[in-house]
Order: sequence, then C-alpha cells, then structure tokens
Amino acid sequence: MTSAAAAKRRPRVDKFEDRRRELADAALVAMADLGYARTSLRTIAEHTKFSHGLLHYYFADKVELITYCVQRYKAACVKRYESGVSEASTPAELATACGDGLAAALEEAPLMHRLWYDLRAQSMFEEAFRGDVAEIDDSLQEMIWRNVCAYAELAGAGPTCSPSDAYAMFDGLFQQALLRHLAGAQGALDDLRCGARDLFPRLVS
Amino acid sequence: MTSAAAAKRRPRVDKFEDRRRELADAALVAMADLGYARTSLRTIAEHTKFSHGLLHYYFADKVELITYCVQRYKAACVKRYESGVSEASTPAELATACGDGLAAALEEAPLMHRLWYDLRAQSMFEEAFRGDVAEIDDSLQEMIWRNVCAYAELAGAGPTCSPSDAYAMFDGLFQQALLRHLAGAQGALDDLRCGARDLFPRLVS
DNA sequence: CTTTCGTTTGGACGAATGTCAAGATTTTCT
DNA sequence: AGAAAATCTTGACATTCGTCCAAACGAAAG
Repeated sequence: MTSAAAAKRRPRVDKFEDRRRELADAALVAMADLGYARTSLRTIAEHTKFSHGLLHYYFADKVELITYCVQRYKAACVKRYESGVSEASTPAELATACGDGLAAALEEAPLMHRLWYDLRAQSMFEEAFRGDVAEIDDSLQEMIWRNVCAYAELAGAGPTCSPSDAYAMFDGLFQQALLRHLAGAQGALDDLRCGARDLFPRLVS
Repeated sequence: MTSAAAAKRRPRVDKFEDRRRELADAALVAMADLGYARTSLRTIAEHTKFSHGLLHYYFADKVELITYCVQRYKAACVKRYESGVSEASTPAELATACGDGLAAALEEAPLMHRLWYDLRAQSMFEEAFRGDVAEIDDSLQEMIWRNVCAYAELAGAGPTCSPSDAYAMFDGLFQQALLRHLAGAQGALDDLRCGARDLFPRLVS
C-alpha cells in the first residue's frame, strides 16, 4: 500500500483520485515553468491552495507524483490526437493540414512541449519514468503513422518506411522547431509547417 | 575577474587552463553517468583526485563550470566530425557509410549522447547554456549537410530540403534509436543504420 | 634556507530539499 | 448532536546543495 489513504471507504464519487489529478495538474504547470530538475515539492504546492505536506498524503514520494504526472500528460495527449486524421480529399490538403496542426500545437503550448522533451530526456536516466515515457512515444508514433498511411492512400501509394522512422523524423522536425522558437527565432513555426508538409511525399512510394 | 587565479603570472605552459580542462572532463564523465540534474559539485570532485573546494578555485560557480563543459564537448564533436565526408564513389556507398557511422557513434558512446540530449533539453530552461548548445547544434547540422550535399552530387542531383530540416530528421532518427538502445531494444542500432541510409534518397531531387 | 606565490585541503555556513509525524480541521456516518 | 474517518496544516528531521574561507601545502625565486 503506497498511500496512506488508499484503504479508505470508497465514497460515491472518488474524491481521492480527483485531488490527485488536481495536484498533478499543478505539478505539470510548475514543471512547465521551471523544468523537472528545478521543481521542488514546495514549489508545486505553491501552485495549489494547499500546503506542501499534503503532497505526501496523496503520493508516496516524488517519483510517484512525477510518474502520475507523466501518465496524466499522456492522457491529455491521446485525447487530443484521438480525433484522428483530418478529413482531407487530396494528399496535398492532408499534408498541409498536418503541418499546420503541428505548428499550431507548438505555438499554442510551447512550454508543455518543452516539458515533454525534458521528461523524455530524464527517462534516459531515471528508469522509473521509462515505461510511461515510452508509452507516450508509442501513442504519438501511432498518431503520426495514421496520418502517413492516410496520405499514402490518398496518393494511391504506400509508405516506404517504418512507423518508428516516420515518427522519428516528424519528431526531429518538431523538436528542432521548438528549440528555435524558444530561442526567439521568428521563422521557426513556418519552417515547421513547411518541413512537415514536405515530409509526407518523402515517405511514400 | 571571474576567477581568483586569473591574474597569476603566466607560466611557460598554461597549467591553469590544463587543470580546467581536466576538471571539466571529469565533470563530463560524472554527468554522463548521472545526468545534469543529479550531478553535484561534490560528485564531480569524486571523479578527480582533488577535493570539492578546488572547483571554486578554477570556476566561479556551477554555471561557469557546466558552460565550460559544454564548450569542451563541442570541441570534441567538431574535431571528431571535421574529418569530413567519407570517400565513397557511389551514392549507395556514402549512404551506407553514413548510416554505419551514426550507428557506430551511438554504440560507442551512448552515455555521452544521452548527456548531449539532456543538456540540450536543459538549455531550453537555462538561458546560460542556450548559446553554446545552439552552436553545437549548428556544427552538427553542418556535418549532416556536408554528407547530404555529397550524396546529392554523387547521385547527380540536388538537395530538396533545407540544411536545418535535414539535420532535424537525422537527429530525430538518432535520438529515437538512442532511447530504444538505452531501453534495451536489440534492433535499435540496425534500425538506425537502415533508417539513416534510406533517408538520403528522400532528401535529393 | 627562507620567502613568496600559486595551489589545494577540509571544514563551515545558510539555504533548500524530500520525508515524516503529530495535531488541527473538515467531512461523513450513525 | 456526537463519534469516527478523512483531509489538511504545521513544524521538524536529516541530508545535500552551492559557496566561501582560513589554513596548510609545494615548488620556484631570492
């Protein structure tokens, strides 16, 4: 039993899980600001209306909290992208829509994506995060692959690379655009738009 | 004057810079093990024959030390890749050689590359690192671009994307392969080999 | 040998961290 | 309302961190 309150009588609505989600969301906001390394439990608590001691009532230790945050971030990601491929009638339309979508996602929440790359880097050192991070990577890969397959079908062709390679290339474009965007480069968003759009025809027969 | 000893009489050989290099190299080894976040000055000192106090004799503070480390890492990178494009007579040869080279680099020093991605992620939060990290990224981009141009020339064609996009895609493949390699995936190295090799024809006319 | 200056040590400091527990407060149930 | 359980606060703890400093060391110059 990792948490002291895990054995409580179940109320009608699971208030316990709600509070965990609330605290995890505050932790995500704090980490998006400062990064994983510089975010302490007290800093996280300052983003809530509660005191720092409460965090250990809902989470056994810091690793469990961060792990829960990563899972929650994943839930938001898959929910966002499960809407599926945009309804496009031509390959060019789909490629443009996808490039626009990626650029919009970057522009809309650059700090959240910055946190994602931070956590993914941390997962290379902290084995506890590795599983959840890999799952998020897989779901993103599936999202990319659905778009690549849809593009290929519209173009009357087939993919010429593995799902993993396709995701790696799109992710590389996105990460590089994020780096430049955060550094203040003006053309970063447009470069991502065009780079992603032009990547589709490179990946089909 | 950032360092107390910067005003010392210059000896014949600059022993001061040598010691800085020695300490920075030890810091790189320590960070490759633990990652930037978990590496303290005392941990770094344990990787040397000196005590922890010495670090503040050669470096004003931790940021100056890490910055010096990043610059030193960069020096090693450009030295490694300045050897230039491999002498290949056919496009396929060059692509295969480049894929093999990337896979070999990953297999040879995965922890050092892990540190690189860690530091690059940190540079998104710590502005002090941003400049040096961007310079390393630029030099890596140039290295990739030389190979892409050489491939295009051998194939009697021209590149169909920007240097930045080409680097982003190769870097994405490399980073994804590193993640899987560290997670214990067996096919990661081979996938990188093939993924990089097959990327070349996608980037030329 | 003595002095001098660059080098190195080891300990100390204040601040910050993760963790924990005892008590206060609020909610829920009878 | 009163009792019991769940929730929350507060303060403390042992570490660890970056930083600083007085003293000791060592080699070269006088």
